[in-house]
Amino acid sequence: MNNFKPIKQIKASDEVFNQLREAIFSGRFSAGDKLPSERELIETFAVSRTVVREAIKSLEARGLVVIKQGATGGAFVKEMTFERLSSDCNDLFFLGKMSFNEICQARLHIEPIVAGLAAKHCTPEHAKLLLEANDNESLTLQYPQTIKLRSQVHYLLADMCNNRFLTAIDKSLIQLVGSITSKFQPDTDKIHPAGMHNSIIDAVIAGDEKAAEKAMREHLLTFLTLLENIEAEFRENQ
Amino acid sequence: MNNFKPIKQIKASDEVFNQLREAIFSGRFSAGDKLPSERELIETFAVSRTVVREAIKSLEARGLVVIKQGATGGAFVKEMTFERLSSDCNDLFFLGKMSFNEICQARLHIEPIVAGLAAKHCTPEHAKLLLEANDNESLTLQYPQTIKLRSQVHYLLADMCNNRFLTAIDKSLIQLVGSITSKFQPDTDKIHPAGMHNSIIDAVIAGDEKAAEKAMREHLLTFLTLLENIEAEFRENQ
DNA sequence: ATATGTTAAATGTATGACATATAACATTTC
DNA sequence: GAAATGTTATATGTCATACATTTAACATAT
Repeated sequence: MNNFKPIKQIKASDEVFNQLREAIFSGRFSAGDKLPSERELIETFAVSRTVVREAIKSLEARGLVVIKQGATGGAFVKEMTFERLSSDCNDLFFLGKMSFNEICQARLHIEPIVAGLAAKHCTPEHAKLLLEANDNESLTLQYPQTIKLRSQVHYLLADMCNNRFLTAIDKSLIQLVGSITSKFQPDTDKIHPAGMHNSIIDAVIAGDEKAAEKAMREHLLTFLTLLENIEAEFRENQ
Repeated sequence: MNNFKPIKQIKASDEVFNQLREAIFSGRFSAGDKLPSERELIETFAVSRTVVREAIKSLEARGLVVIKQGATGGAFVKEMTFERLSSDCNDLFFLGKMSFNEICQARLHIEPIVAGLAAKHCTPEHAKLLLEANDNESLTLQYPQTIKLRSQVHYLLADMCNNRFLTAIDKSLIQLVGSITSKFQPDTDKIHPAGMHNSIIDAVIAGDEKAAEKAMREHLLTFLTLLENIEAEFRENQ
């Protein structure tokens, strides 16, 4: 009969990392707060600077803190945002775990729902923002900016759906499509001219859920199909 | 006229991190491969060991590599899985960035779509698995196991939708609901008796997309509503 | 008052020494 | 010969110290 348990040899740096992470999760440090300086952590945990630094580096890599250098520097707890999901989606895509087609199809399924919900919750302020964004689409700018302008309406709608999970997912997809698209620099005016969102915006502002869904679905069908063709072509020329 | 650009002072460790990450993304190192040892990287990048180690630590924190100690140790490229997304969702929930209600609502919107897609792609093998899982629901087991049994059908459907992004999202939601539910241990037989998925399975096996969507939506409506009430009650008693 | 210099406090990097983990090989012991 | 034990080589893990760099705030000079 053997009641011994295996020794769990966990690395000091991981232990420090875990404790700091728990402290953040428990709310002991919240967004904007500064973690103790390296010097203090060294004393608190009674470990070397190497260990403390590696732990903080890990926190940074996981997106839990940002590190600022200089006199008023330190590790500051970051507001947890959808960017975490977004960056993971990026990783998955670039590691070949998802195809461009799958991302587009997912958008095609999810974004109409989001648009519908946005219509349900549209306030006058929202309407104003949407109309502004729509006007700005016709501005002429440098390349990466154009994509940002033309997708602004999508981001706004994502924010309006009143469900932070769907917001996060939707934004990740929009961002991902954008960042992939920017790789093969298509003529934005050709595949996504200004004003393409008019009917969606009308429906949303009118509060017409079904119409918003339908308008979004149709928009995505034309736009994403075009994009997928360009992407496939681009991929073959590689 | 000022054509100067600000100097981008990027940290050596970040630079090393970026180069290694790109190497992994580009496929120069793929899953299972070992990155060069610290010693080699020091020479390659002409930096100190500190820098190399912090870079690798970051790769580890981002889940891109696992580090093994010992004679045959080193940093090995990890098979990237969708569990990353799940863990992100967990973080978001426990940091208070999403409510239980939002998660349920998201499921309510997404899972019918997934069920519909599953119906479209259902093969005889899938059908077999679904029926098996359905039979197993009536087994009586310990607590955490019961939840697993009763959600097996959902996981299977998630795998059948032929879109790895939706699969990942759906599984994350299912898993999250399960892990939250297990905190307040409700009487599973009461809120989710065996056989609750019959109509969904029928529709999916019949390949009837619309019917599958509808059946799933109805199932979730009754089940999740019950669950949300229990959760709200539980939360008040805290 | 503006520009410039100084200082202090934080993180960033370099280096060398030693600790530990682990697989592979060598040796003993029966 | 085989099983247990010891040895070694090669990784990563930790510690300690020195110095570099960044940055904000303060001090000084012109």
